[in-house]
Amino acid sequence: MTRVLEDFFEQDPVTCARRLIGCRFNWHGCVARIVETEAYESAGDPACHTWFRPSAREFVSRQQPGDAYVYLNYGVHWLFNILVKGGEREGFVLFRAVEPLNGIERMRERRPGAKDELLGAGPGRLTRALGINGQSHGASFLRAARCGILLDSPVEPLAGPRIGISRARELPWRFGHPASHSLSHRF
DNA sequence: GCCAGGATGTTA
DNA sequence: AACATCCTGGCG
Repeated sequence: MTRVLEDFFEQDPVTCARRLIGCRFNWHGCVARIVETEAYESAGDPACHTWFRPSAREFVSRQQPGDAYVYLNYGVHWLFNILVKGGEREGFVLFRAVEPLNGIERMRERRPGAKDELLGAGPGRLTRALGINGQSHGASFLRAARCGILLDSPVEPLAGPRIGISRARELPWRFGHPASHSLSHRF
């Protein structure tokens, strides 16, 4: 088990999104298995924020690979992405679902009433469970003492169309762990 | 299944 | 000012 460092996110977004399935995500001591991701590309992908938000294009050009891109969706839910840049293609990986491994008590406290299987079963649910919010936007967290990603054995993921978007629905850039019971939607 | 809630970046 | 949005929980 090796720690994922910045150069991991110099691969293209689809490669990163696939490879992160099954890996462990450590966020301030809470550890969770990544079971669902999506890839977004800054060039030619109408679903990516860079398509219609100058601030997102600015983020891609100014920030470093591996930096957190966190934004508020529908005025309610924080969504956690990681910047991918430096390779053939640039963009983001959206974290869509995780399964708790360590610190499940803290996640339960942050999501009162939620069943354990659903604690991190969605992009808004996982940020709530882990306590991620806009304060982490732009943060470089990969080398932090109590944060980071551990590269576990590769998993052959499920793949399908992305969720909740209105454009570029045909691209199969959503990936899921085949054995997980905490996916946000069926594949 | 449907729908409100709610903040933000962006355009008109 | 008004619009669309990488969602969720509650109620039917």
